[in-house]
Amino acid sequence: MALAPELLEVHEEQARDRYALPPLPDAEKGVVMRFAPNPSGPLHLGHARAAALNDAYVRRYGGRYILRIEDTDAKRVDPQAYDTVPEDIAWLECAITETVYQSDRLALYYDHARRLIERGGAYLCTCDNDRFRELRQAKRACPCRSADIETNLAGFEAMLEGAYAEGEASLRVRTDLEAPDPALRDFPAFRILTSTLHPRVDATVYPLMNFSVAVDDHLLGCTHVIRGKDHIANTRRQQFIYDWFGWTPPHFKHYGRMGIEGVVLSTSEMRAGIASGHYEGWDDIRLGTLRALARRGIAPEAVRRAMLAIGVGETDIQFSWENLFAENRAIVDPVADRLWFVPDPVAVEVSGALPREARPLRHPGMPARGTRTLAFDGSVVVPTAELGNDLSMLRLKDLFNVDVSAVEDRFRFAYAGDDLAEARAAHAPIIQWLPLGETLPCTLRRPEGDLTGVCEPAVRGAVGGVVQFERIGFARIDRAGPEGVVAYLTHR
RNA sequence: GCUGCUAUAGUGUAGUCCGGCCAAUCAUGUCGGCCUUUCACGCCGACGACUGGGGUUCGAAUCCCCAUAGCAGCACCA
Repeated sequence: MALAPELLEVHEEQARDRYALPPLPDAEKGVVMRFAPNPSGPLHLGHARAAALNDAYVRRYGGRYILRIEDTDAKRVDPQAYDTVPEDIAWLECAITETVYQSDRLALYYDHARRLIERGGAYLCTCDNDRFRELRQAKRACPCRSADIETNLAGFEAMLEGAYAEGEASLRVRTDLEAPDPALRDFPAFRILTSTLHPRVDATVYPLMNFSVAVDDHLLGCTHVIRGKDHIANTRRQQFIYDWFGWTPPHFKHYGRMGIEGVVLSTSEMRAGIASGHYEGWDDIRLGTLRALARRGIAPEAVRRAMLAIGVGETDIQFSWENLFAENRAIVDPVADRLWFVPDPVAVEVSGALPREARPLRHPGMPARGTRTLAFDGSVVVPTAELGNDLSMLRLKDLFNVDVSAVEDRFRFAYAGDDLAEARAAHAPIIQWLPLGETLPCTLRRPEGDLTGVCEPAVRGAVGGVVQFERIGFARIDRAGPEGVVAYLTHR
């Protein structure tokens, strides 16, 4: 035990290098953080960054991790997302301690609106939108701004009771008309929405994001907020609300924008692509949703590690699949059984060899995991792409060497000994193969297109798991039915 | 346009606050080699960056100014 601390420290140091995040201020006694998605569809890699970063800090400092469903805009609520979002967050293995729905809290927001009005921090505005915009641009107050508290209180109640139609009135926060950023000047806190019904509540007046977020972050006791920098203007707006109420705001951190090569991260674009049939669904492997990653066989841990490696930098970044794949490969390589898949197979007769069994290892690094048995009895299938006119010898992996000859366009193999060294000396490719009679039809689906072929029967036992198709890449076995196997390429 | 933020290799990232120990870290990638009955894993090596220009200083990736580029916001969305 006397020697251990040093070693531990070294290990910790090394581990910290790539995944460690900068320390948070005032966090030593624990933190309360939240992940607050809009329930508009399944979660994607962009959400995963926010979810994983907050999760990592809560794990590090201890405390509470709130999943807050921000469903105050009925137009942007997809009822299915009430299920998919928690499912996705559970898949990501984030340590959520409680879940709240903003649509459950409307009374709370109304109550705080009244209190804000009483403090002179908000007023009911019935100005035309364009008109208000002009005034705001000119740093001038709109006529509604000068109404007294009683009038505003009454106006807000009237708004709640349905005296105004959608768009006719809003409650605005009194900020600073001289604010250099026009976005900060008297922004709206509540609006009326009657054209779209909310799937969970019967209401016509809804808080806007800046109001509900500030109230909730305070009421729920959030100590630190980590979100994308698209919220930086919102943070400034929310500061006005904290000031009006005399609340201490949480610590904010805004990370940079993240793009992902070759993928749309916009929920609405994905939805449109699915509707048009371009994508098969939310788990189409060309998508950046967590469901798509799961279907491909990416481990949640890999996603979290990749996000931690990126960190909380404010620089805009282009996320690369290579980095995610590398994280995943490290996780999956030690556990994935090695199995054979022969793409675009061609049957070849082998002359001069007696029937025998090949017993390839399930994992070359762990012989204890055992072998599978493939019974050679005269003919094999091999990948067509391996055969060529200039090829004279190859080795059927874990079986024996063969001489290759071609008559017309038909290839023939002739037994050429068992000696592995000979094959190496001849630079013979060592390839996967299958007995002609022991194959299962198999489709390997890839973002760039499907690969069809056959795989060994043992693949049936790996449904739902990730295997490595030797010399092809890692793949998740999606299903195995009478019609054959469907697998998804995870990555090479 | 206005308001603000950011700028390190193909990608991500450390270093920037408190200038010298940075001829710049780590990972990934690519290439080469070794190992290996996989083109996986592992090991070794190579490649590859401080956006540009000024300034301050004995000394700048680090501080200042300008330029350029990118991004965000300027919604009764989140």
